[in-house]
Amino acid sequence: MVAQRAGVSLGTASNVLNRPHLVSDPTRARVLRAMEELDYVPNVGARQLRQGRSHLIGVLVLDIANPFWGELVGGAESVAFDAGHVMIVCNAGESTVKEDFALRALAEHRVDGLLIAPVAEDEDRLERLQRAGMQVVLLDYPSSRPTLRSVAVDDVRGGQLAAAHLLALGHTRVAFVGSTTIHWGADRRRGVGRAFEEAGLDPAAHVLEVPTSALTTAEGERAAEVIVAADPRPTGVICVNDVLALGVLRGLHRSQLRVPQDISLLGYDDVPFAGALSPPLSTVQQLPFRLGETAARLMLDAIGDGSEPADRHIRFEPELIVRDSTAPPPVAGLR
Amino acid sequence: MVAQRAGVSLGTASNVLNRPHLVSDPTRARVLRAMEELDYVPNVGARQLRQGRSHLIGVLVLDIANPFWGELVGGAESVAFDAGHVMIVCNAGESTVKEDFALRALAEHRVDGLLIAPVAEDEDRLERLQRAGMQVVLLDYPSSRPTLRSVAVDDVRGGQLAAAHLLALGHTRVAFVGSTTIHWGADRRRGVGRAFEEAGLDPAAHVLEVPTSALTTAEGERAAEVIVAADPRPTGVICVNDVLALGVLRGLHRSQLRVPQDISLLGYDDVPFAGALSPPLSTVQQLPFRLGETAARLMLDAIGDGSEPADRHIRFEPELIVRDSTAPPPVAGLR
DNA sequence: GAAAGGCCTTGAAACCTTTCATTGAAACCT
DNA sequence: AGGTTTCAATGAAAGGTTTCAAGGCCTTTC
Repeated sequence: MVAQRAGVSLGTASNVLNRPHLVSDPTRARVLRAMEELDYVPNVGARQLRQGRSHLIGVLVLDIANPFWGELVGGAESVAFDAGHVMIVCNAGESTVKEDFALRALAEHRVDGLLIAPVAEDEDRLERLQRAGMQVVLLDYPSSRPTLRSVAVDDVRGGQLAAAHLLALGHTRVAFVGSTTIHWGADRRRGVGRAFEEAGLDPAAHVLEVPTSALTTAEGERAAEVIVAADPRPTGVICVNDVLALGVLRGLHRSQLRVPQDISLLGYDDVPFAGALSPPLSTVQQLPFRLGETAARLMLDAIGDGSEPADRHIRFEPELIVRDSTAPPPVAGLR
Repeated sequence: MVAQRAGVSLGTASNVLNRPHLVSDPTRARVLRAMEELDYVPNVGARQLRQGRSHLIGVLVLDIANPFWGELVGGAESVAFDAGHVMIVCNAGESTVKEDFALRALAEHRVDGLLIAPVAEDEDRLERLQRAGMQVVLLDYPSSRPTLRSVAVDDVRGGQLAAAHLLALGHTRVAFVGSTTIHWGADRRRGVGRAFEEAGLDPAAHVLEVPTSALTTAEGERAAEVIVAADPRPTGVICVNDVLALGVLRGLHRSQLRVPQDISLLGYDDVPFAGALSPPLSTVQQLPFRLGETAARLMLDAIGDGSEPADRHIRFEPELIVRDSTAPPPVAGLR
């Protein structure tokens, strides 16, 4: 360390920063002044090497450019930063190989904790990582392993709320837009099915699955074409997230279909713009910012004192937000 | 390094990773197998200590939860990740003290490069950081210092485009919503003024400034109240970004004002949802994803070979996107 | 058959911290 | 006055990696 320009041993200089009470006032002042003069900036890498803490938190999400994940990351960032940690952000982009690369990179950086929205759902691997010293919190993934932690919203419930809403309005033929390869897609799909069963309808006959290859507006527009061309055409559409719903909405507009008069549309997430679409989008609320905050806190508790939270698996209840994009189906006779 | 379990010196083990050609095939295989068995993960901190590269890129933006910055960060992430770097993301949140903290944290982590949207516009400090070894690229900030690099969109031009559009429609009294304490706010404001001057109108008399304390929908709604109450009431509104415009739109709806029949509204950014608002929002396009990619590339070139780009300051031209939220002002006699 | 040259491998130094046992000096106690 | 405690400061070790000069052995060359 260059701060021996203060004429003091390097051990003392270190103490000035880490245990100030161990060093006398005059020396401390001298060292601080020297640091000032030399523009000294501690090297976190070296510190990590010695004491094993990197003060880094890894975040691995599907797509930071997606508002849902953006907000979630924002919530986590605010909590982590206040606690003196900074965040490394990686995108998995729904690809397991990117996820793999990113996980490796984060491990190499010896992050203290990992906030991950898993693509490949390899909980064993995550447990291994945790044993290797990085605390893992699963995002939006309802694990139940006692060793891991998680923060999620009950997606089955959310799907059920959405479908029940359409059923209550009188819809009996509904399209489900989105990938079900990711767990929460599958859960929401399952919730939809459950609602149909509870209404005494066979999901296989009444729900049209429209798979998408990505969660983008472009894919949503493509899905709209499929829906418009379907025979019989569904009277309601449930999208696995709002971005997709936005694309579907555009596609439906392009096909001259009016929402909700001709067809009802439900999103999922309640991103900030949902309430101001044309028409305002009915959707299922998730509050990602709060999810991020909660996850970060769970993680920091684990890193900090290793204290045990009341519950390692926090589950939020989704809430149906009814706006103007859903209405009773058109009366058949009038078409 | 624990990989001497392969019965080889640690220097050799290191060579396996960094200069594989220097080590014989059988030894290499043996070492690789040992790494496999021991679940070896290189420690980037230690490497950084030795060779001075952290393979970290710091990103400091206003608010990662804002779609504009989210996309920008997404673009940068994709480029950086492919080049083997990972990103540390911090929010400055329009606060210079947070920015200060974050800059310090990033310096402590010895990031190789810094992508920053400056709040406190202390270019001297950034130059100092760059001399200390971290390449700096300014985001959305049109610096002209030859030592720094920057990627920006011409904001004066953007403001001018927006105002000229409203003027051409016949509006002569316009509100400008947003903070002008940040440079790009001021630039857009200046562009608006310039357009009025070119039309032979005194900006001071024809532009109503509605300052906001943050770039949120809530502040936008508040601004809408101010506009509605103004006398004479402006017939057109230019917002400094789309999020704010979204808030204004909600506020105007709440006050029973129709857009664009009663009042025209222009946003700025063209975030993904802008085209699907009610009504579709006319706005000025910025393409943040491309901005992020470009910035990351500029930075990686600087880090990598230190090669000199054709131009250290890249300036994109904004583009006016006319949708349905702007129309001629209402005819006075009809009110 | 010895010297020279190539190819692999080794060992040590350096990077910057933190930690901890040790020392020195001063103050306190009996 | 001698011994003990306290407070400050020191010096060395350790942590995981890269780099580099030096060494060992084998092959080639004359």
